[in-house]
Amino acid sequence: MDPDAEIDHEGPVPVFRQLVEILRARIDRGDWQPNRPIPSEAQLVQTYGIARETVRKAIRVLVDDGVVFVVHGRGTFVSHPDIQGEQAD
Amino acid sequence: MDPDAEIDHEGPVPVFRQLVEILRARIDRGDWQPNRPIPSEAQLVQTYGIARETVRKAIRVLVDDGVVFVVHGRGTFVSHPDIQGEQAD
DNA sequence: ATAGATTTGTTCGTATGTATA
DNA sequence: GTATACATACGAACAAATCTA
Repeated sequence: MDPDAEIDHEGPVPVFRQLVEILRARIDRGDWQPNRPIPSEAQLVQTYGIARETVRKAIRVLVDDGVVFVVHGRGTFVSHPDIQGEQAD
Repeated sequence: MDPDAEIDHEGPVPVFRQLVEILRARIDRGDWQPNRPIPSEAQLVQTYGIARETVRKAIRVLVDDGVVFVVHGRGTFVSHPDIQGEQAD
């Protein structure tokens, strides 16, 4: 997925799925380093012109995949690479 | 109605009607006291494995019947017993 | 220690599209 | 055509945790 892709509100792919792939691609590209925060929910809302609920839905997927972790009141951070893809069975 | 009944997706009774009766039974049984919140819409969605719209439809019926009242951003609360069954004609 | 701003967490409000009976 | 049900999406209000000044 192109990390610089824009959200397509018309197509069949849900907006939150698109955001998941965009953020994943940006993390892969190194936009944000491990243990560093990605943009806040409010910033992602602005950047991509989508609703907060949709941003949070995408982040929930990335958390489940171990790509990022969230800290209440602080932000959402890129996980350590050595931990990714090791959970679940 | 059995307050511990489960939703039947096959039968002829609409899901939201079933939920109305289940919640009514649970309130009658005292699962939640007057002025105390019942589970959130999201929790009811999870507990009963149904869609949010369906939960809201059921709650709307209970509100119309004066069994519960809703506060935006806070939750849905059990009405005072002394008020129930007094409205409408 | 207080106050305010930032950020995530939780909750209800509304609307649209799709599918099914 | 109508009613039911689900998924998605955007809005709005309030709460809790964190940080800064």
